[in-house]
Amino acid sequence: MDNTSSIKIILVDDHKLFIDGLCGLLCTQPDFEVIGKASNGKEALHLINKTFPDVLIIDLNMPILDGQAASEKMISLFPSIKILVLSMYNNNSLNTSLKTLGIKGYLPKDTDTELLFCVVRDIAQGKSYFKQTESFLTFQNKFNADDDFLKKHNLTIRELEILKLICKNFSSQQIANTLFISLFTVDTHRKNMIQKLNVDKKTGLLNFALKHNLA
Amino acid sequence: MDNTSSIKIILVDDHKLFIDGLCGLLCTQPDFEVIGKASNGKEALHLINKTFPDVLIIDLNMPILDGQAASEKMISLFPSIKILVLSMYNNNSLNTSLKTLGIKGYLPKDTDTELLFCVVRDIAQGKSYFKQTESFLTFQNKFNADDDFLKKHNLTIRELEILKLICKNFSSQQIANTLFISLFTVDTHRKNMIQKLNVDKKTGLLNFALKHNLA
DNA sequence: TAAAAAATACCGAGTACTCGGTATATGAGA
DNA sequence: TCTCATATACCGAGTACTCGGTATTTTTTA
Repeated sequence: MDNTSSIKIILVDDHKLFIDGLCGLLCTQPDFEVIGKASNGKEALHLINKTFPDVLIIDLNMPILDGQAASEKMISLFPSIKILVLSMYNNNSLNTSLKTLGIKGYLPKDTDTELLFCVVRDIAQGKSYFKQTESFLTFQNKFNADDDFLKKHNLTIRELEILKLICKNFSSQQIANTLFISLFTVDTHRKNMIQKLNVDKKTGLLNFALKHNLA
Repeated sequence: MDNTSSIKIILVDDHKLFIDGLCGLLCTQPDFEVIGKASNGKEALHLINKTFPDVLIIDLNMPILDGQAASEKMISLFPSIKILVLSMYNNNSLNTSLKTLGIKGYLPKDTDTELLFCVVRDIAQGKSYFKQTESFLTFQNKFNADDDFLKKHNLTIRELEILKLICKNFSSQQIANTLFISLFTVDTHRKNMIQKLNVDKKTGLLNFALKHNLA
C-alpha cells in the first residue's frame, strides 16, 4: 500500500448500532475507508473472499461463528490478514491467546477514539498493539481491584469471595471449608447474591459471573 | 416541546467508542441534538441536574452505578424523565422489569439505526417502545455452525444441544421437557459430557462452555 | 450387511441445592 | 450513640443432581 491510498477496513460486530457508529467515526479520518461490514463470523468469511481489507476489526462475542473461531479460519485461509480485536472483555490471558492465533491487535471497547485511529494505522503498517490491562496479577488481586464490580452490583466483599469460589467450581461445602465458615452461611450468601443479581440458581450466578469476566 | 426545536438527547454508556459512534449517528438527524454524554451512572445523575434532556439513552451494564440503579434514581428525582435503554442483553423478562421502573423504551444493541431514530422520536412524544425478542433461532444457528467445537471436544449434536440449554440455565427437567426426552436421557448425556470434557459436575460443564464462548 | 456409535431410557442411594424465612453479633456510618 | 449493613448461623421440606452402572433401539459408518 502506498502513502496515497487509504486504509481499507472491514468491521465485524453483531451490534449494528455499534458498527454503524464506529463506521461513522472511522470515516472522519481522510485516510480510512470502510469497505464492508458483517454481523457475524460466517458473513465476515464470505466478505473477505470478495474484498480483502488492510485491517479487519472484529468483536469476539458474536453469533454464527464467534470472533475467535472466525479469526482462526480467516488467518488459516489468509495468513497475511491483519486483524484487530475490539472486545468488552479486558484481561491479559486474552492477549496471550490472541497473539498465539496471529491476531495483530487488541483494544477494549472503552478505548479512546484517537487511540483506535493510531492503532489501526500501526496495524496497517505491519506493527501490532495489544492494550495491557492494569495489573491483575492474581485471581485475588483481580477481585480486590474490582471495586467497581462490587459497587456496580451491590455485592459485599464476602459475597464476591464466595462468588469467586463458585466460579472455581467449589461446592458449598468446599467453600465453607475453605473460608472456615458454616455451610449455612455459604447458602445464605448465595441466596442473597441470587436475589441481588436477579438470577436463578447457582448456575445463574456462575453464568453471570463468567459473563462479567470474573473468572 | 414545539415542532420547531430539536430533541435533546443525553447518552450514557461506558464504552466510549460506542457513545462516540452513536453520537455521530444521531447527529445525522436534523431534529436530534446530543447535549451531553456520561460514561457512568453517577456522572449521568450530575449531568441531568444541569441539562435536562427530552430523551436519555442509557446502557444497563456500566460501572459506578449501573444503568438500572441510575435509572431508578433519575426517575425518582425527575419523574418526567424519558429513558430509553439500550442493552446487549436480549430477553423479555428484562422488558417487564424496565417497565416497572418507569423506563419508556428498550432496544437491543443489534437494532437497526432507523428503528432507533423512530423510537427516540416516539419516546420524545410521550410514547413507549419495548423491543420483543425473536425466538432462539440465532442461538441454534450458532451451534449448528460450530462444527469445530463438536469435533474438537468429541461431542455429539445432541450433547451440544443439551450443553446449550445448560448454559441458558435450564434444569435437567426443563431440558427434558424442551427436547421431548426423558429426564434420565438428559442425565446420561450430561454424565457423558462431564467424562469427555474432564470436568466436574454441571457447574464444571457450564464453566467450560462459557469459557469456550458457547453462550 | 454388520459393526460401531449415538440416542434413548432406567435405577437406587446418596449428596447438594433451593426456598421461605428467622435470628444474633459486629462493625461502619450518620 | 444509634441505625444500618454485613456476616454469621440456623431450619425443614422439597427439588435437583450425582454416581455407579445397565440396557435397548436407532442411526451411522465401514
